Amino acid sequence: MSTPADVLRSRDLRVTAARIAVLEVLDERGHQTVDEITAGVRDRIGSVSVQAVYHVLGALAAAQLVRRIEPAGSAARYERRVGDNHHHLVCRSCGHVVDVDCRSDSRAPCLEPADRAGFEVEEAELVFWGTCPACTATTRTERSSS
Amino acid sequence: MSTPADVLRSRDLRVTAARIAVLEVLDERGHQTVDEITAGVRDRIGSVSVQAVYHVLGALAAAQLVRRIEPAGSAARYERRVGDNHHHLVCRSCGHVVDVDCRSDSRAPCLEPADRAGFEVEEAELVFWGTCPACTATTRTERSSS
DNA sequence: CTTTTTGCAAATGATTTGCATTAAC
DNA sequence: GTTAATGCAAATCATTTGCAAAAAG
Repeated sequence: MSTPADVLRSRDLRVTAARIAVLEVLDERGHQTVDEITAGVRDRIGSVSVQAVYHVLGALAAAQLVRRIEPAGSAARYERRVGDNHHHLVCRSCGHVVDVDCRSDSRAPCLEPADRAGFEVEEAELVFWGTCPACTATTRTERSSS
Repeated sequence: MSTPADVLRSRDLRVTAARIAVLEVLDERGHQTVDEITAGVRDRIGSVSVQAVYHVLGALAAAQLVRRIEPAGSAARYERRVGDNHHHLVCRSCGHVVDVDCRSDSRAPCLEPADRAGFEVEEAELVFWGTCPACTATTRTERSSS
């Protein structure tokens, strides 16, 4: 298997404690915000500046090792799963994100624009907006107790 | 047909010069940023504060009269086409957005998550990322002249 | 005349940048 | 030893908010 250090070397990126820690944190859990990642990195290597985490994430994203997802409105989140065209369910209320695979097992028929208008299309991103179970429960409770 | 004023009245929104102007600007062209909309409104009614435009757009969006789209990274854009499940091609280089309809004429088969993970799904948003014709041309020119 | 909208200014919050220090190669 | 990564502080940018003045119903 490939350790975070191996992964970094394979992309000609310098191996630093911060980078290893960020990769480990994202291996453990996906869809994390910069603050969450920073907290996780601090648990591992003692301390990092938030700016360093931004730098690391920028470098890893440029090397295609992580993917940045930006649920409109809320802060950006990062994940390791990359290039496997999975999609996301995003909660409008709390920003919680979960992975979801496309229903069509083979090539998704509509992940191909009807008219590409001259664009060179690189990627299709599909986001399902809704309310997560926890927020649905909270809303119900509030309604019934009012 | 329904004028912007009629549209506002039909939603019990007060009819103001700023709101009419914003609707007109967005009828003329879609996918505009707040700055672009502000410029268009100023052309019509002389002057508005940017904050007023934010307020207006917020009110119109709450009334479902406009839709806010947020191509990750760049500033939000607004459009009038709403609830017709069309999608967007977004240029990674210049942020240019164009509308695109889904290839499937009927209900799009994959605009339905394989596993909704308990979410109450309200909306599916599909974004195609790529490079627009203009930016493709620029890149080619730069390459050949270097 | 009452309520909502507008304008102004200041606040916020995520992200970026410049520069000196430190660590990786 | 060179080059690139980190830490710190300050800057930036889109967006939001509080409050008084103006306009809509």
